[in-house]
Amino acid sequence: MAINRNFELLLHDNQLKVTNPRLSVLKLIADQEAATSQPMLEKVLGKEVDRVTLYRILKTFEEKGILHKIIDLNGTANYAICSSDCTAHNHRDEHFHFNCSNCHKVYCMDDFHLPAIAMPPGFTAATLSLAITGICNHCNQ
Amino acid sequence: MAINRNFELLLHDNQLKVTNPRLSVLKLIADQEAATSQPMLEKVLGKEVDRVTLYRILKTFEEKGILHKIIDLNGTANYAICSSDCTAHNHRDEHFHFNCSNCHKVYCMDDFHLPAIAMPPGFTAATLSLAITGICNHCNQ
DNA sequence: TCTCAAAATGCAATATAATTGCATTTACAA
DNA sequence: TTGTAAATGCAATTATATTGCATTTTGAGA
Repeated sequence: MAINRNFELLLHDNQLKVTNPRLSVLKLIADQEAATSQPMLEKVLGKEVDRVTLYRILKTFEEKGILHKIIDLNGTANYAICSSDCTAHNHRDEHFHFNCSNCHKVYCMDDFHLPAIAMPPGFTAATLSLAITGICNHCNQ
Repeated sequence: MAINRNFELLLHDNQLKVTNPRLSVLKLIADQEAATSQPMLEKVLGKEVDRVTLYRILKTFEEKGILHKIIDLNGTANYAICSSDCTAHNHRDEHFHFNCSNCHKVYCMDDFHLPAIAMPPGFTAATLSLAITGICNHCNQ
């Protein structure tokens, strides 16, 4: 399967071994239009991947810059595939996230960039994260 | 004490009874320059206020629009006194929050307002929340 | 293809955090 | 002063996250 090959390459590139649990996690997250919540991952993968393994996979993926962890406004962790310019040492996360208050999905709005914000004196900004709540395009129609 | 009188009025105005645990929570949060994290509240109030009571107080305060709950980028809940134009039915929260990556404090930047953001088609925004990580003015010097 | 060490997994146990139920206490209106 | 609804605090439960370790698996090298 072509898409699996890509995941294998992705794992290889990050010095990670190719295992079924890891492929399952990547496949599931990549299939979603929105970021996938940790509870959802647990629920869907519950049968085939151990809870603890899932925690560890998400942790290493995040450390390697493969996945992107987004804490939504309820404090729930959500994961999305990092855009290609993310690496372990340089997370690009200046775009914003949209939390649908109806279906609770988290959308990464990669294409929309944030305007510059003036900081108060003494404060230096490193990363920006804009979360917007509202109704998504599916729930709106 | 003048400041306690204000808290009593605040509670009265919201049809809440004046109790020691509630006053302790309000006092502690009002004393902080930054928003106060739930773990910190637990730690400081642990002796005088039961854990469960603290949960319930924070919940009702948030529902009444007295406190403002901010989930930081680690998923930890932080609480700040709402500005006066917050009510139970109309939370004003268009300002942004600054997470210091050194001392982990969360600052509410009430005075800085967000520029308008254009939404993709089909998405309707209800609330905005901009979180910025960086170094705060205290840790910078 | 086979071998083997390092890596990854899965289970059990533990730790931490949040929620629920209920009996007791307290605030405050009448 | 009294009665009642609200609030508290304890115990028990549930949910969530972490740690330790034995077993399995991957994949580089023989």
